[in-house]
Amino acid sequence: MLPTPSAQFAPEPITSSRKEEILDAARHLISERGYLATSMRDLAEALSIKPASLYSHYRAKEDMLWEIALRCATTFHERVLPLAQLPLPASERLHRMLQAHVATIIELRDASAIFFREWRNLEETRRTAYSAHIKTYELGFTRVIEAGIAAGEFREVQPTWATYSLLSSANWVQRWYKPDRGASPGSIAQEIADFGLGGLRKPPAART
Amino acid sequence: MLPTPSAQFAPEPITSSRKEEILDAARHLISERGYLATSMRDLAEALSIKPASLYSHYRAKEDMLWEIALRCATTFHERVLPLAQLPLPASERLHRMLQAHVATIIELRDASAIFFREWRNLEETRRTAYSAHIKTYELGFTRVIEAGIAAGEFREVQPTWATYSLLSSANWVQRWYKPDRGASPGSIAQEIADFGLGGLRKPPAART
DNA sequence: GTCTATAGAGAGATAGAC
DNA sequence: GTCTATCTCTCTATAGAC
Repeated sequence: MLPTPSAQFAPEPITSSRKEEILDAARHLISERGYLATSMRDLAEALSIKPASLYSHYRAKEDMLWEIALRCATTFHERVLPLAQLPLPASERLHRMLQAHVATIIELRDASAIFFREWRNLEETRRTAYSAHIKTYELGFTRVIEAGIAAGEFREVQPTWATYSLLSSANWVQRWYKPDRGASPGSIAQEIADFGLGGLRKPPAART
Repeated sequence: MLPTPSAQFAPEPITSSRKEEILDAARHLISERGYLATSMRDLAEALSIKPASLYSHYRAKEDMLWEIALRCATTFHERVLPLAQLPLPASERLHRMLQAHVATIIELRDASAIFFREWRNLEETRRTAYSAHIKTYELGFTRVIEAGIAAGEFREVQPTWATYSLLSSANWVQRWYKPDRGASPGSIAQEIADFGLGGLRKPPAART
C-alpha cells in the first residue's frame, strides 16, 4: 500500500526548486505557528533572504497557503478515494481508506496541519473551492459506509455522522503524532483504522 | 444529567455585566473568524462602542482569550471529571463522561471552538498552564479506560491512544453541529458516546 | 533572483477630557 | 465608562537598482 515513500504532487508542474524550498519553509512555519501568526518577515528570515525577495516567487502570501492546501487535498483524493472502488467488502474498503488517510496525514504532517486548520484564512472564492473538495472527499467515505450498512456488515448508524466521527478521530493523529515515539506510521494507521471500525462493525453474535 | 441549562462559571466573581457582554461578543466573533483575525476594532464595532473603551474592561486583548479559555476549561473539569469517580462499571462511567463532554461542547459552542483552536495564541506562561489543564483532563479519561481494560470490559488497546481517539471524535462535533438540524443536543451526545465506545468494548461473543 | 527603501493600511494600546 | 486623538509597531506588498 502507498508504494511511493516520497510525495509527488501535480496540480501544476514543479517549476523552480527555489519555489519548493520556500513552500517547504512556509509549511513548516505555518503549521507550527499558524498562518496569520507567520509573517513574510519570519518566512524570509527562515530562508535567509529579505522579505521582498519572496514576492519574486509568489505574488501574495495567501497564494502560498492556497498552494499548500490544494496540493494536500489533491494528494488525499488521489491516494484514498480510488480505494473505495476496489472489489472488496465495504468494511475492508473502509479499512484501507482509513489506513491510507492516516498514512497520508503522517507523511504530509505539516501540510495536513495547515490543510485542517487554516482554510478559514483563504479568500472566499478559494474557500468555496476548498469546501467542495472536502465534501467530495467525505462523501467517498459516506458511500462506503452506506454500502456496508446495506450489506449488513455495519450497524445501522447515520452514515454522515459515522464519517465525521471516523475522520475526526483519524485527523487528530496529526496533533499528537511524534515521529520519534517508536511506533511506525504504518502501525499507527493500522491501529486507528482498527479502532475506528470497531464502533461500526456489527457484533458477530447477538445481544443488546 | 447537567441540570443547569445556563452556564455558571466561577474562576472569579462576575464583576460587571458589561464585561460579560463584551466577553460574549468576543466569544462569538473569535469563534467565527479566529483570534488573530478578530481586531479590537471589530469587537468594538460589534458592541457599538469605540475601540479604546474596551480597555476600561480588559487590559489587553489576550486577557479576553485567556478568560474565555480558562472558564471553558473549568467547566469541562467540573462537569466531566467527577463522573469518573462514580461507583459504576468503567464502561458506564466512560459513557457518561463522553456524554457530558459532548453536551458541554454543544452548550458552550463558541467558547469550545476557541478553547480547542486558539490556545496557541496565548503567551507562554498561560499556554503552559493551559497544557497542564488539558493533560489532567485527558488523564481522567485514560484512567477510566485503564480500569475498563483491567476489568475485562474493554479490549486491550493503548489507553492513551484510545483517549485521543475518543476525544478527537467527540471534539469534532463542535465543527459540524448545527443547532437547527432537528437532533437534540442530548441525542447527539448519546450517539457519539455510543459510537466511540463501540470501538472499545469487548465483543460479548468470541471470533477473530 | 535578490537587494534597499518605502508606501499604505491596520494592528494593539495609551493619554487625558468629559 | 466612553469618548477623541494619537503613538508606535508591524504587517503585506511594490518600485526600481543591481
